[in-house]
Amino acid sequence: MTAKLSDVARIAGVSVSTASRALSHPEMLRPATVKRVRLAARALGYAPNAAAVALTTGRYESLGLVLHSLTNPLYARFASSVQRHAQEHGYGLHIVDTVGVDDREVELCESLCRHQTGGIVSIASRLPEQQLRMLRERIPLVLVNRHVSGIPAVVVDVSTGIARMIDHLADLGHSHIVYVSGPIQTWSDERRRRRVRERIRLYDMRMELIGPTPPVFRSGIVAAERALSVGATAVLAYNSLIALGVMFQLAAAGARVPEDISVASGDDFETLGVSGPALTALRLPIDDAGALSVQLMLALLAGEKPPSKPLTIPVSLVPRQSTARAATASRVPH
Amino acid sequence: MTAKLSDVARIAGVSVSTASRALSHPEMLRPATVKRVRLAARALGYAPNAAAVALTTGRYESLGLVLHSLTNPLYARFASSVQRHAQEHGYGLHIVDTVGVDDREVELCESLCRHQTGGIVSIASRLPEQQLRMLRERIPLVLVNRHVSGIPAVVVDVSTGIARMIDHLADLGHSHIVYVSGPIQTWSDERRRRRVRERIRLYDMRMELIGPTPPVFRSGIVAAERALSVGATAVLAYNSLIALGVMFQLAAAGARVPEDISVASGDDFETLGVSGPALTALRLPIDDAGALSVQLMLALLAGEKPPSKPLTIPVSLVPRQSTARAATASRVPH
DNA sequence: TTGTAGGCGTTATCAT
DNA sequence: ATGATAACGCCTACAA
Repeated sequence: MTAKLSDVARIAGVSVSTASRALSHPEMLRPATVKRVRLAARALGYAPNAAAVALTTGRYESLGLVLHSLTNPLYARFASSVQRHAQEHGYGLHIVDTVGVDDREVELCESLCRHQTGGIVSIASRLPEQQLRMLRERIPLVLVNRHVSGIPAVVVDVSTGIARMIDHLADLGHSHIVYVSGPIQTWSDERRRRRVRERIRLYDMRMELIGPTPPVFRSGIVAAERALSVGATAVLAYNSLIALGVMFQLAAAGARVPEDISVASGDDFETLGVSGPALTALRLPIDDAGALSVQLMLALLAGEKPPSKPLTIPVSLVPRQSTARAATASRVPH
Repeated sequence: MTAKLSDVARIAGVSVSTASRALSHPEMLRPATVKRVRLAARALGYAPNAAAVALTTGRYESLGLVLHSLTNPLYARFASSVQRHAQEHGYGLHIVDTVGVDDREVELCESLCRHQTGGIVSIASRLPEQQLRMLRERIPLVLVNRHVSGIPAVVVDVSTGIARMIDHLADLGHSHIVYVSGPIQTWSDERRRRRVRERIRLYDMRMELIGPTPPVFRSGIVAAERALSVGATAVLAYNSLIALGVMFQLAAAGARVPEDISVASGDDFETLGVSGPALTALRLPIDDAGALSVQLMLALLAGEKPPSKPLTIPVSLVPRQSTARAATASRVPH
């Protein structure tokens, strides 16, 4: 068995309470005592029993993260970031993958609650507001890319980024684009679409909407074919994987990027810019989002009042070589 | 606050012990009593306090998963699978992302140990055997894609798959290939390389080794350029993302697949086969690997003797259109 | 079949 | 500054 506090106390020749204090409130003790206890602890390889700590303090040293699928690179990155930052603050992370099934989401949150979890971070939740509010009653909750008034939230402002992207395309004279929307009907997806439509109208562009689609290479292939067949001059893809699929299919069909058609991506993950067809893309500071979510959660746990407005993380447009002035006539290569 | 067992007992008009038994050992009680307790529990929304349970039983209802990076699609998928299967058995999952830093791996395992974790599943660990053995002393451990004698393990037999892949290429008359090895120096990576070299020698092929490389699109681009410049007739890529990069760059350079050059992938994740450049690939039953790991871990926790041999999961070769008979002369398109 | 009581490892409230 | 002791919520001999 592993050493317990009483062992440490015995070795150090003090009582358990002193040992406990030496480890968590050293300032209350004489330095010499603290040192003795620490030494003993190290010697025995003592590590506090998390269950016991949780039981007495009522505080858990771990957070829960709920997401739709680790298969989506965006969520995977977010998870990785949250994990790292939680770790840095001494928290473990319980990850839960709903596999895109909303019903599971409820039940899994429940399960997280009754497990050893101090709070839940939920990204792109599709649960109805009511349900989220109820959850919030029972456990500290931070929403990411979803906003429900009264619940602390972090939002990566992709929709503004997308708007910028359309401005960018408009500036370049594009008037007919294909937009590949992404995987699922989430709050942020809705928001994005609305923004896109609004922007399209503003510039009096024509748009073909493709989606919802899984965020995979293949969706890009389909989108490229569509773009070529309808003669669009630009394709705007939800994520890198789709954008790469678009690029691929365009190359295969003999269309040149950006001379014949422009391509842009809604995220910048697969090292798009590094080589070859450097892709114009949105840079999403996912790592910041993770850090901020954790920070917000820790503040909640510390009893602080959360900001009433969602914390917004700006997204920047990185123009590269895949977008250029629209060809005068939209031409379909043969 | 949430209801506790004593509340349930009071409402049901029984003692705590009876309540406890009603919930965990119903067969010991009169059915009527069980029913009364269950009713009370439901009414109060009772859920056992995990910390208390862990403290008394010494058993934790959660597992730990250690991996290098959730950014790698393979690990992300594995994590997702383990999560799901653990969940199904009532276990939560603590995921830890070492970000590829081995030192963190040690320290993170430590942290998992002292956290609320019943056992650790570790995929592609790069820790020295000695360290893994020590870890195994302290906590139930299942290794995935790594084998250390005496520690239960699950191995996805990619190296045999790769060997098959080379057989396949040899059958098609290829004698000069580029092999993109993958991200990091892991046990399974070593194993794969050895297998590749052995096979290459067997067929008296020529091989250009590229790697280690990050498993991203860009690595594929580099590999394709290399293949074209050295006049190889086939490229074998560690994973789909790399393979897609290869396909892309080949298309951009005007090389036809498979007429001019063949391409194959070591995994089958980005829905390669569905469309366009249907890629010859290895099918890795990652979900099975996750299921098996969890199963093995549960067996360990139940005190069963683990099999001394690693459980091997076979990998199958899915031939599609990206591989074909080698061009008689390796030709460099201009 | 059911109730009583002790203990799991830690923290925190009292005294001293 | 330090030591005894009572929780925390649950499980499980042991008794009845």
